[in-house]
Amino acid sequence: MSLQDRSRFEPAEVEPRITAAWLGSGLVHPPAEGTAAENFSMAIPPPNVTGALHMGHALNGSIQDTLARWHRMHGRRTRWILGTDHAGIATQTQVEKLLKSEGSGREEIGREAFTERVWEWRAQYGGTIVEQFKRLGATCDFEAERFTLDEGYVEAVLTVFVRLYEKGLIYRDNYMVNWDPGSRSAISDLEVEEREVTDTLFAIAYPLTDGSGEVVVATVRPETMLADTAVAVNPDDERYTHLIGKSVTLPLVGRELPIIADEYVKTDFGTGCLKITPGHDPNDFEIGRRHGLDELSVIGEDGCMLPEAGEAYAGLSAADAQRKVVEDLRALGALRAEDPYTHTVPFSHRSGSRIEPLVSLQWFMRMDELAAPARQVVADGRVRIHPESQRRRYDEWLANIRPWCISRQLWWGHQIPVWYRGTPPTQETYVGMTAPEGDGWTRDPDVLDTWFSSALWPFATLGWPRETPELQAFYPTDVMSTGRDILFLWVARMVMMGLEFTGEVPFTDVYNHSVIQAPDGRRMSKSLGTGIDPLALIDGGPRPPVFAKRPGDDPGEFPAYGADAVRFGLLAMSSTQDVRFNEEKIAQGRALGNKLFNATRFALLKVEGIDAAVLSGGPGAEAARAPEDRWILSRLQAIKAEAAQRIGEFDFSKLSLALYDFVYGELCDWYLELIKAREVDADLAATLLHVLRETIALVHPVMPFVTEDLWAELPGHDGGLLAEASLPAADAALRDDAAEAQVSALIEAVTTVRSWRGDAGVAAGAILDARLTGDGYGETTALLARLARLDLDQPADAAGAATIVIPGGTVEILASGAFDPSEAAAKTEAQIADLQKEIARARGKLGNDGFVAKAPAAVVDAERAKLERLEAEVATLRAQLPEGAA
RNA sequence: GGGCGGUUAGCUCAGUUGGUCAGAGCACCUGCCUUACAAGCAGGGGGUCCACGGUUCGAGCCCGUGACCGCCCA
Repeated sequence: MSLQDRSRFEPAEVEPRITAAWLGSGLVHPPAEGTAAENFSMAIPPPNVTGALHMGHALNGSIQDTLARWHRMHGRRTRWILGTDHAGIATQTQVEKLLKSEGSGREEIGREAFTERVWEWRAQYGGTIVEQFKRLGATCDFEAERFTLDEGYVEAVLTVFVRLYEKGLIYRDNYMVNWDPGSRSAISDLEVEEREVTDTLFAIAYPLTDGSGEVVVATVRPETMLADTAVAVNPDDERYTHLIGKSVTLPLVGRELPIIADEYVKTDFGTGCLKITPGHDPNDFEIGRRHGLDELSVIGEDGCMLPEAGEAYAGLSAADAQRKVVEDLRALGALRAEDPYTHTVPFSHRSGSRIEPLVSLQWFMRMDELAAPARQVVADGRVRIHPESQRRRYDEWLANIRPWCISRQLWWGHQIPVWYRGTPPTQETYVGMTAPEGDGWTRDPDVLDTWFSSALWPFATLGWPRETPELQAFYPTDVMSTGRDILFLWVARMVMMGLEFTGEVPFTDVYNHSVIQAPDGRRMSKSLGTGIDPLALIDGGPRPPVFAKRPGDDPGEFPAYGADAVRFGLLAMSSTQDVRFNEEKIAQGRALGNKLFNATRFALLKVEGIDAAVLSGGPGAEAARAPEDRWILSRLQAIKAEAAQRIGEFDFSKLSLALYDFVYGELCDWYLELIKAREVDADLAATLLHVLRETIALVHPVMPFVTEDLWAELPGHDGGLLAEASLPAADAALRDDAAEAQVSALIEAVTTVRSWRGDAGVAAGAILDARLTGDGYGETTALLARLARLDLDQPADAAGAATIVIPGGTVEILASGAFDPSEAAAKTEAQIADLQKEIARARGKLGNDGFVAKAPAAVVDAERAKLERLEAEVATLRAQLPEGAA
């Protein structure tokens, strides 16, 4: 349909066609040529293969695509590396659920069949999010999608494991891990969520072995006492110093426990005596290692008590064991108090189960050696973190880094490349890329933490460890854009691995984008009902309940805003680290798209009949430019420069709002209105089309669909895609301060007269007889007359009835029935009152000796000039009022 | 407990190095189908810039203390 047959931009009609054009053009998959320094590349934080597009993806996708398109349009070969993450636990959980619904389970079908099923599941559902990115207009490299378990990637992961093992950084050890009884696996610290829980704090008396008394310890987990191996007090706690080195007898068990001193113990918590259970508490574990204590285990991986807990408790769940221990202690008379106690407790982010800290045999990776260079590259600026305030978080995390437990008791993932033969005392271990020769070898059943493989993302996706052309052309990448929550989880580990294995930083800029909260300020989450589906914004759909004005009200439906509007809105919203979702910003984006659409319609109507070659040859001849032409060309350079600056600063909010302000506040509200009555010659037409073309190109990275659609309608269009076009940088030669001043004054004059008309009761369409006095309006008088609806062609001696002060002069309105003199006088009086206030303020300042003496001379002079101007203005306004007024 | 961000108009947010910075969008009121756009145009009302104290000739902005909201870490 032709542009002129439509009066609004309809995204749903246009988006599929344009998406197909982009993806069919090959622009997302540039050849692997040139150097990484010349090219622009960026790896997507690989979305979870089980995932669906949420607000965070939509925002980050908008950011990355804006960057990709911007750099592509500025002549850089641009590759936005796409792929998904195999997401060990999340995916395995999905498939286990599926099996359960079929009355089966992973144990029943065995590892091989299970893995098979996960691959099938992935083939069926794993592409969802990638397809959804297309809806956003994202120009990721859909032609070279990667997966963290595909063949080349496995090679990279195994290579890294083997090399780190050989270097001694990867080792196997008994260590305290976050055991998730729900998924029956160790999970990382970062997959643990702290929740506030009210438990009971039990006070238990432990008698001193020598019979000289007792100590009372406080605990929320009395059942773990069965694994106690010490009691600790603070060395500075005078109440207990005399006990250090003595021992207590553990009730119910009878074991003798030493009383030790450790700084960790807080003197003001509970009784100041702490029972130490190295096998079941992470802090106690650390204390235990410091003091060489035994690490006893009484709770197993299934969350039930082990035989080591004693006959009375073995086999009970931890909760049942707790009840029985408390009962038995009470019977013994050892229970001194039970009080409700609210504290934070770790839960698995994966399964929701309460974490059971356990000591278990796991694979670990020593991080301190890798952390030091990763800190260094940020410290010396080789990797820049935006906003800079996040640098400290990064550094502190790395400074306090601890060994990373990299093994997971799962079936879905990179199986650890370690084989064993024989039994422990004489067990042989083989570590290598492939199974060892000989019989009797068994492979370690565990898989690697998913983040182990994701940490290699920026280079493993480009073919590492092979020296591929892709690696040559696109590594190191330029930008990593992520949410703050994975600055450690991911970004820091990528930096470490990148430096270790490629010798280079994996990217030069890390951008931490905003977190968009629900409209009520809570976190956006599916389970809270506060999540917003980006596709519901694009296509229209029910609003989540959180949008209801009052609970229970019908929140209605989102209109189909289209992808451009969603992109614009999300970018515009994301100003600080946490922002509330703001539907108005999406609507603002839709309005902007529609505005551009109609501005283009208008421009094309104006230039009808002008030769296409003229219209695509840049602005009209300099000599033929009217002030408003020089003004808009100058303003266009300003917005181009600002956009480049904002991109460089990663300030996408200011970028998008600045584009809005230019299109609305300068191009459409003023330039198009200013030229409306002009006869269109070749020069004007060329200038108009030039400005329009560059504006469309400038907005393209943020709003690709509408701009691509309009681009194809511009005269002289050669059939090429805007996405592949180039946008020249701002041209300083087109900046024109004089024209800017001239047109600013005109705009202010028009606005002032319009405001006066409103207050003086002038009918909207009425043309007022008026006389213009003032400097600088020579070329713009006719424009002022037209836009302010004045007839300025009046005899010089006609009597003025009202005076409007405009920059550099006045507009005198002649007497007529078109305005109400009393309303006009009231307006004038109100103006005078306002001016008097400002005059008083200026006089106050200038009357202050301190100000005159200490403020810079320029500021004082400006204040004097302002005062003079205000006084002159008041005098002018007063002159028109009846005697005695104001 | 530590770190970070926030508190400015009814709502969501801008306000660079302290001096025409009190702004925008939406909402609201008034008037307009003015030869692109009613998802539009023109105009208008509306704010003790969280509180207190300090620095300064001058503070929304700098410093201190406190309150509240959110996120992260322990």
